[in-house]
Amino acid sequence: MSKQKLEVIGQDAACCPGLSAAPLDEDQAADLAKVFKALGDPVRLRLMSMIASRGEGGEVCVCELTPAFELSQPTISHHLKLLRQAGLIDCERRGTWVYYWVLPGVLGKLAAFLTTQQPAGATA
Amino acid sequence: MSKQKLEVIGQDAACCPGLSAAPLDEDQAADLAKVFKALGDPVRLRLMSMIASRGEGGEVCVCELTPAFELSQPTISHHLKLLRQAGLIDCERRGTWVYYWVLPGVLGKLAAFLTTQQPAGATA
DNA sequence: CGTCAACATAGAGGGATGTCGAAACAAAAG
DNA sequence: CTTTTGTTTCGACATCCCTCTATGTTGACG
Repeated sequence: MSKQKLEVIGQDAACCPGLSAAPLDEDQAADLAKVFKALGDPVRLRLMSMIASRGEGGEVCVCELTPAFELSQPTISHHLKLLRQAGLIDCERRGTWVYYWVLPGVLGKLAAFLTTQQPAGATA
Repeated sequence: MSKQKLEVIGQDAACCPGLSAAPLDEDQAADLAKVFKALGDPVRLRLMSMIASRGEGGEVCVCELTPAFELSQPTISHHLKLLRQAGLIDCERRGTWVYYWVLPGVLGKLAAFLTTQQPAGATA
């Protein structure tokens, strides 16, 4: 059920040097931009929030997500697919329903990327 | 020099309840999505990184940013404008040159938004 | 005032993205 | 097997976005 994903955030410890640590090279920027781009849509951000609100190990059925929006079901499915391809969430089918959850540690690693400072004393 | 900005992140303490705290409503999601969308481009992410690497209070001249990309000068200016409208950076003209810096606390608040957990014991 | 350099803005073109309806797929139920 | 329900995929279309060239604005310097 989880086919093509990005493994930008979930590599070792802090993925990249950190946004403020040193200028990103093109490849790092391209990979990270995909994650931020996935969060750069109001619908996807609300979907992420609804799923993440379940806490660690929590799951949400698509049938609970869809009625929260005034959008067609294929559209919601499309946004969930993008979030999954960005490496933010994963899903599993159990019987008739499909459940989504936030990949553990992803949000923390993203936050760490944003806040990691430069090695101190490197104003250039 | 700083006209139209978003004040999503820089409100009080943690702007919104937090991504995992409770499902975002439409307005919150729309505002936050603009910030993530601004970071959802490789060029803008590199620009942010180059500026943020200067540390707290650090500045970068546009004349240093432009030659780092194989893009036209108006394109870089356009991306800087989007980052400024997202409330991530600000700029000031001094003589012939224009200097950009990261608005203080923005990255930390964004990170806090990503990691803030729900009130505990709220699996629904 | 005239000129030059740094940067911003305006407008256009081509590709990416969000949305939909229709159809395909999967699993359960009758 | 047929039907029903939940979900994804497909194809199309409108819109947005990244990039460019051309032009405007601002300040420094003779």
